Amino acid sequence: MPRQAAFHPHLILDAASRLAARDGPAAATIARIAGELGAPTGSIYHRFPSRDVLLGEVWLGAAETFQRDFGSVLARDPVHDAALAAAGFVVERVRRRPDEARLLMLHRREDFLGGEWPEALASRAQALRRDADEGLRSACRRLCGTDDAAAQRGLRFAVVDVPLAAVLPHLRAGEVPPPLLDGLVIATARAALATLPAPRRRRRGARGA
Amino acid sequence: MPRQAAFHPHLILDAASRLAARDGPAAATIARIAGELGAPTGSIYHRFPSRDVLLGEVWLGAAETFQRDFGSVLARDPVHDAALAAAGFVVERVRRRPDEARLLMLHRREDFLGGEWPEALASRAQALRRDADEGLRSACRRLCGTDDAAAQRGLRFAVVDVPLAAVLPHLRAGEVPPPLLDGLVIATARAALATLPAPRRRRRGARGA
DNA sequence: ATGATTCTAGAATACGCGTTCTATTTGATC
DNA sequence: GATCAAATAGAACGCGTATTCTAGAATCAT
Repeated sequence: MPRQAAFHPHLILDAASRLAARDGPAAATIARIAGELGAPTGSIYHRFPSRDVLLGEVWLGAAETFQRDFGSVLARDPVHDAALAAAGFVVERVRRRPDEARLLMLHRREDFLGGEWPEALASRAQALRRDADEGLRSACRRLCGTDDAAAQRGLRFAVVDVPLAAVLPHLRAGEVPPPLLDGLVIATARAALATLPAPRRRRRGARGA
Repeated sequence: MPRQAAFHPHLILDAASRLAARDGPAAATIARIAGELGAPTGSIYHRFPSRDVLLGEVWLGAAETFQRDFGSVLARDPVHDAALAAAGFVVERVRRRPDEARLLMLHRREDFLGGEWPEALASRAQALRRDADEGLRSACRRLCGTDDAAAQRGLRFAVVDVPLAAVLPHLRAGEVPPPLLDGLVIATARAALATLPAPRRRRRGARGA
């Protein structure tokens, strides 16, 4: 092998993540990422074919990690408890990993990538979408007996939109979400779930994990 | 008077609003705004001292209009009904004025202005902030008998964050919020309000408008 | 008609960006 | 030690941006 690499892709991704989490993805320019590492701009391009791929990987990495953990909560039994736990999970996650949360919740995918997914990441992005979609559909079927659009929308509102809404102002202000929020989110999520159609009431714990 | 103006400030603001609502504030460049009007870029600078002031005025105008209407709903009596109406107002407002909604809800103030408020707009921005803050505090005192941080946070969650969360996915997709959403928002807002401290229960309609 | 004034018109400037290009250095292998 | 592939190093390029500058056109008061 010819020469040891001074700037591992991992370091570059870290620097880009840090900048994007602190000042937004637009602030993660090639020049600034390189500056953060003390590297010349050219070195970045030895590791990543373009800024789109680099920032796409930053977003995708964070999103995959979050989705894995969120999905595993939502997959639990019984599903009604799982949904409430998933809503609560979002709030707690923001406390535990504020950087990840700022990346994913304060900005949109388009802020990282401009246009379409680059070839290299397209299949990972598709798998992530499918994973998230299937996790929600599955919970929806278990909870309502159907995964029609209205039921999915309601469930998504309860487990994603509501906790997100609760957490956003604090994320923007750079604060830790206050303890008050957990009860608020659980109560509202429960109310949202109550509006969903429940097919046949099943006995509590009948299929408990 | 020397020469009639071909490009009134009003036309320029309209073009900028249209671009910002459709493609985001970053897409509202001076060149594109001028192009939309068939004007040279220089003419924009006869009306507005900088892009920051122009886009700031776009945001501020939309925000002031929204706040005026939202505030008047929240100011009604009895306050509990007013809060629920305010939550519902947000959803309906998105249907009635999708462009305004996209400006205010899909983007942040910083996406319009980069840094600080320009001198020319600072006092309007401050008045808007105070107006919004005082509207919420007032409703909070009427509802809970206190405007401490926790009560304010809960009320804000019910009347702002929850409807915003419900509406955001549809705004992003460029769809009209479905009718399903109104019930969902009212139900969850009611649940959020129920978690707030209620000082002494007052008789219904005791101070009705 | 003349002239002052305020606009349009659009080229010119300076800057930051992503990206590419041309060295130059490094270190394992022959 | 010579060789060579893979890395660093950083200047250079093309582009789009906000902004400024210079010129010309229009309109009202005189």
